[in-house]
Amino acid sequence: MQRHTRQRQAIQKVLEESGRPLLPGEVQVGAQNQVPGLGLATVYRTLKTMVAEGLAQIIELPGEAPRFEIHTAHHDHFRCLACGEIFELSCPGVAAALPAGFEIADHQLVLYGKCPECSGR
Amino acid sequence: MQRHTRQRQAIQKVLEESGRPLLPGEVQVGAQNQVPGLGLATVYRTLKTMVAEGLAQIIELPGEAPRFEIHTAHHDHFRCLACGEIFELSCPGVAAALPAGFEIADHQLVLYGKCPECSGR
DNA sequence: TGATTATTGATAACTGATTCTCGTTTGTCA
DNA sequence: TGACAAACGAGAATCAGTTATCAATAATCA
Repeated sequence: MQRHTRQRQAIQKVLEESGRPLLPGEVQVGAQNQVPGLGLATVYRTLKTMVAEGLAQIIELPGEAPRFEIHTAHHDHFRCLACGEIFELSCPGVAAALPAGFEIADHQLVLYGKCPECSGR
Repeated sequence: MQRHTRQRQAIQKVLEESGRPLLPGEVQVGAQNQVPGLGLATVYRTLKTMVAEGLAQIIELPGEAPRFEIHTAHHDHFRCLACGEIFELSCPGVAAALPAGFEIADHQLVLYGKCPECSGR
């Protein structure tokens, strides 16, 4: 059975309060405010469980390690080239919806689906 | 000085003829048609040199190892969820420009630039 | 052609991320 | 409270990708 531990609570809280996708190491640091000494293995274990439960989701940015965030509707991301921070963008009309002050220097769009050969059948 | 070797020629040719971003392992297999026994270290070394020279560029898709292709204008990518193949998309009006037969199931867009805090100064 | 030295191939080593192992701790339920 | 097993922490092990090492090869130039 599933147990209710301080560690899991702390990890979940960090994800909920950050509002952006976090690296496992960031989750660990954040959760250690509440549970000093919390181990990285526990972070990985808990994140994995949360993803399996549909509570969290994995966000993979090109060329970076996977990040984790609370599962929500699909949205895209903005990464600041200066400070490295990741921001969330609401999905439709991305560029138009970009809050004032953000400057776009580059983008990466990857579409996933089926190519003609694979969708044909 | 830079020397003109069969290995480098073969690697460059594979990239030029593939028309899509290749993994180092794929480059090796392709180039071995012309230079049997070509080593993976040579592939990495050569790719690195080509990127430094601006001849090639690195393409990173979320959650995957870096791929390499001949340096061209910016374009986006389409990855087939069935066969795993990566296709190139001309940049503007991506969805509209999507060739017939491609079915989009998901997408990932990452914008890069400066956040308000960093662009302000 | 011969000397020089960049380049190569094979493989060991490294790297960063992630998972496993195992002895210890601690929820949970009777 | 006490027994039991889930969860934990620390660190070793693993894994894929990449880089370093070094002796052998081969491109280049006198």
